Amino acid sequence: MGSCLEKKSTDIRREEIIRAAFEVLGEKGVRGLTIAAIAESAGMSNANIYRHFGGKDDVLSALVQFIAEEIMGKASSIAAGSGTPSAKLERIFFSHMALIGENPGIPRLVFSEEIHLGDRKIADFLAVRLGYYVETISAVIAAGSAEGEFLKELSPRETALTFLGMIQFTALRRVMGGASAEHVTEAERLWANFLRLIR
Amino acid sequence: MGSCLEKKSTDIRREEIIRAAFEVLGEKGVRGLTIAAIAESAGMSNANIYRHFGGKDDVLSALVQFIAEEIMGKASSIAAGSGTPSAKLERIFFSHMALIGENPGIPRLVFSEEIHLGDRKIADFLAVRLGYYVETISAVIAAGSAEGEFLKELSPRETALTFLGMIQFTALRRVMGGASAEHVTEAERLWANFLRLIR
DNA sequence: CCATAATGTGAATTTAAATTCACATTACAT
DNA sequence: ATGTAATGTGAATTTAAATTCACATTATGG
Repeated sequence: MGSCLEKKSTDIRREEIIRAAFEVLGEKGVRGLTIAAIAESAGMSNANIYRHFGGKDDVLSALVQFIAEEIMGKASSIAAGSGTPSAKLERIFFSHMALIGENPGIPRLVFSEEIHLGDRKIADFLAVRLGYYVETISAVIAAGSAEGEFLKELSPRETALTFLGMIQFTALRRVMGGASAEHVTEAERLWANFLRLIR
Repeated sequence: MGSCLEKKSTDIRREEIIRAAFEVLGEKGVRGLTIAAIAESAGMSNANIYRHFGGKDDVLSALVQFIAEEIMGKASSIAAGSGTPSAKLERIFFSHMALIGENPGIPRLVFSEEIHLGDRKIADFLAVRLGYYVETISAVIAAGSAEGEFLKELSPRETALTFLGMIQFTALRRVMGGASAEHVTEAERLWANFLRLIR
């Protein structure tokens, strides 16, 4: 028997597999992100994954690129768009927080040993992307400082790292089950406090 | 053959095994923290681990307690000691940063799925401990605020979360290989900036 | 139409890690 | 002294996951 699934081009299958992997990541975390789980979520056989990807590393690589494009790209577009620096920073903050609220698997993957200790290329790609992200936020903060919206004395880079740390730490506490308050409420409080700190 | 290793009491062996596990964690991360690696580092057979622990979860549990006692306890003792709130916060910051610099495996373990998705008891224990940690730092910040050393308007809890996020994010970037600057220099810059923000 | 390359599958195979087992040694209580 | 419970080991066994394989189906260019 070899006929349960419609045949589709590898382009389409790759896309489906990545989306399925993304699903699994959200539901079962990095640890549950197995070939079998991805195949099940995509509604196909294990072996078929290997028709369209070289192996698990290859799937992981594509997943990471997908996340980087779909997600990290959003901050860049907000930063490049119109609005005051503080409005931009606020939008970046809440969109990132919302993302984490919906899919804590993303930061888990980004900061997992699966990535760092796995394929070097993937780790490097992510490190570079994260570097861009930090720079993007630094630039927004520097602009706010220059326009007098934020404190003149703050150093953009370190403030950006603090900003991202705040988001990251929330994500991690959330996954740990140690975040008692509502995720959204927590985000609002953190933002209000951060805004007070920087201006 | 059953005679390569001196016999010792289980109390001593448990201690040795935990220290060995701690070593492995530092060198190979959570992923490399296998029974075989621990046994090798402790200079004993795999099977002997099972003489002194119920299984890997049991080892992990003891390791987490060890870390919580040895490490997280330090912040508490600094907080409880003498000095101004800002001096205390500074000491906590740099001791935590130094710790991470020497053993990035610690935050890796604390925030790993190995812990969160493994034995529920371990995850809960850690969540509770982390909660205490947040409270300890909140209290120092609140004291600083009250004494006029820090801004009156900042909310202690959210500022504490931001403080810890800054540390955590540094640790994660470091493990990713994306932290370009020297670890110590980075810590000093972050601290200088944070201090500017809160007062 | 039809050859064939691409797509798809269930059933091995491989690999790595946790765990158990059967047996060897030794501390130590009596 | 001695027997027995605790400690120690190498060699299975188990388990779970990635990967490969032999064979089935089907789209498609000619």
